[in-house]
Amino acid sequence: MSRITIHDVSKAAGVSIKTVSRVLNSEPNVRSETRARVLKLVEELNYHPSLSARSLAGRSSNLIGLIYQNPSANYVVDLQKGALERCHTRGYRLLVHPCEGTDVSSVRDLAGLVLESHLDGVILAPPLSDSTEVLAELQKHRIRFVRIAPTVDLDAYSCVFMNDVAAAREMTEYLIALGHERIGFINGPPGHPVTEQRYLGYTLALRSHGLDVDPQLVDRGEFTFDSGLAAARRLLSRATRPTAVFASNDDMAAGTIMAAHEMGLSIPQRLSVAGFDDSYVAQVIWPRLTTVHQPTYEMAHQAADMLFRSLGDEAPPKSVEIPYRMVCRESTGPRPTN
Amino acid sequence: MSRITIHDVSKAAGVSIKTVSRVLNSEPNVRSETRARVLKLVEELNYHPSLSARSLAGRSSNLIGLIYQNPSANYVVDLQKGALERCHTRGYRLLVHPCEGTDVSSVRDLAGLVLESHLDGVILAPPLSDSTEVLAELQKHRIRFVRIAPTVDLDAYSCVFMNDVAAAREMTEYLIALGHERIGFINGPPGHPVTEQRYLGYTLALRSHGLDVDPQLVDRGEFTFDSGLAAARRLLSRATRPTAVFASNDDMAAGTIMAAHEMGLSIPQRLSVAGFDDSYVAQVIWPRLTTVHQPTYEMAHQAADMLFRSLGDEAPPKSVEIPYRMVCRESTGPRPTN
DNA sequence: GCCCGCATAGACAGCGCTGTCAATCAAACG
DNA sequence: CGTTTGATTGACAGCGCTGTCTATGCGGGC
Repeated sequence: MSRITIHDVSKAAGVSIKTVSRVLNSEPNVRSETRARVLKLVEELNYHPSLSARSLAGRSSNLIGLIYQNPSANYVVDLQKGALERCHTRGYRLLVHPCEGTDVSSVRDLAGLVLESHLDGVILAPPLSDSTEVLAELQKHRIRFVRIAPTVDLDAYSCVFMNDVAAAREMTEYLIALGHERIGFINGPPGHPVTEQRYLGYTLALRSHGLDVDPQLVDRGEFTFDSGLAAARRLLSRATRPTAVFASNDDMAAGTIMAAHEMGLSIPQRLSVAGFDDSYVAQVIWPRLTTVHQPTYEMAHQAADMLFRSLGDEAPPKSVEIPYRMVCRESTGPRPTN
Repeated sequence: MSRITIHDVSKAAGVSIKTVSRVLNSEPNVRSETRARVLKLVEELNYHPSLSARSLAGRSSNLIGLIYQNPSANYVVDLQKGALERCHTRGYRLLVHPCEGTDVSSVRDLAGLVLESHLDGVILAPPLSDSTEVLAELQKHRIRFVRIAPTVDLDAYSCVFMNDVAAAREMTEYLIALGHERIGFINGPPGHPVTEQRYLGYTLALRSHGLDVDPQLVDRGEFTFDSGLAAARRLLSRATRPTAVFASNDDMAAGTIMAAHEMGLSIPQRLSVAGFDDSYVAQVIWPRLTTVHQPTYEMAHQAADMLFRSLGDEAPPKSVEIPYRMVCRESTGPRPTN
């Protein structure tokens, strides 16, 4: 059973291969009755055009890449789901490419992917969306891309983002409204796009409510559970222990909850904990985590959509903001009255 | 800056394109000095052969597919990591394909992928590795595949697996050794390959220690957190409440821990909980979960390896067993003495 | 009746490689 | 010295499509 090609379809339909090609690509100037006949044969013969041949002969490969460098499985999977869903409806395939970093060999790797696979475009997830090396490499090869949650050169290229500053601020204000005044913060790693933004939101909220930013209440992790656990242990052992901790992502918030359990601090009675992302872990730990829902799926979906639009003739909107959503669960409560 | 092709390299090296092709594909009969010259030019010109052209002209596309249908993000990511790592060293690209199910349209989708993309082979993750529809479709198109954790036709095709029965049995025996006699079990969905196996391990352990399998102590979920939570609520509300619950995956075990928290049952003092998989969630919930480490990464890695070997001339081993590992943490303890 | 314009369709080159087969050359053999 | 052999290399077709150019048919305006 050898492969069915466009020739088989054209012979069966009694037309030239070019006409079959026109039908497949929804090009104009085909009589509707011819079109119907071809489509019928395509169906009957179970014909699937070869992507290799298409990308070799034409301008498009119907392949896009999703480039990420992220330790959080749930984030990556949400990203993939969003992009895949959109790819599916548009007839594209998705090549996933976890990028080690922004060192020379990783960037070369990325270039290799782009060159070998004829990618039509790529979606860049943070923190790669801010990497000048990666951006330069993509531009060198004239590859279209859409960035997710970038923080630099916002206007230069298409991107999808959410307002991390406002979200972090709103969460902090929520904690303040609960009566908390000593609110700890676990920051992300320096250099990561969202790190500064979430911290900024935290400080803005404090200041606008007349509270000082106490360096003793701020620690730092790497957006991982273990680093959050370590940071929380330090934070909660300080003389002036916070009554609430806002961790700048859910994994670190989960670490904070673990630290509190270890120290016998009941949540939320003696310590409130808030996270950021609304990842899977937020819903399965006890108590369930108050957090900010980051619309990862929607962002990837939108990013893919913008990419496809820019691959067509439409000029896509330069940037799209996706709304976040506060999710209040049981890990936060009023300030303990001691 | 247009694309560098094999012609550019051949001109620069003063050889024919065929010789460049030979060098790139490590074919014999090229003088080592010619080979060196070509390789030097490839490097200098930053030449990357077009995968489309290769797959169109040759027998191989250097593309393999990873087909899964799994709700658990961590499982999927581990699978991808394992497969990607191996692909990388072998110069292959990975197309990920989440398959909705085994209905007609999903199978057509899969066939479309295979036909359009010229996949050299695919890796099938459970529960698809047991789907006769999927297997038939792949065979129809003569696609090589390696199955992960199949339970049927083990000898018919290459596969990678772990001993779920032994693992479930060992975990149950561990609970028995802790003194538990009323050990609840949360089963997976019927039809999923591992469901029967883990349940079998559970019953074997009970029987071999003179304990009855009490249907009142067995409930069922869908391998998701919510379904595990629901099952645990039912299980823990029964008149003869178990002193330990063995959930057949970690997500459902996390649900069980949540249910225990809801009911004020302290773990492991009044209830022991064990899971299966050692997924991310097992390490971040409180108390941390006693579970069986499923070597997902290694299985995917091995599966990719076997696939590549079977694409070459080597006859790969029919099936490979990867060892599991018990991971004892704080969610299990001695039977409460009441 | 003639020409133009548009809708429809086909012929054909060629995308960048690999597979096949033929050509060349040096060493080895009788 | 002619001939065979094996190593090395190249010429060329063709994989399955798309892009470009050309051909044909048909209706309308003069």
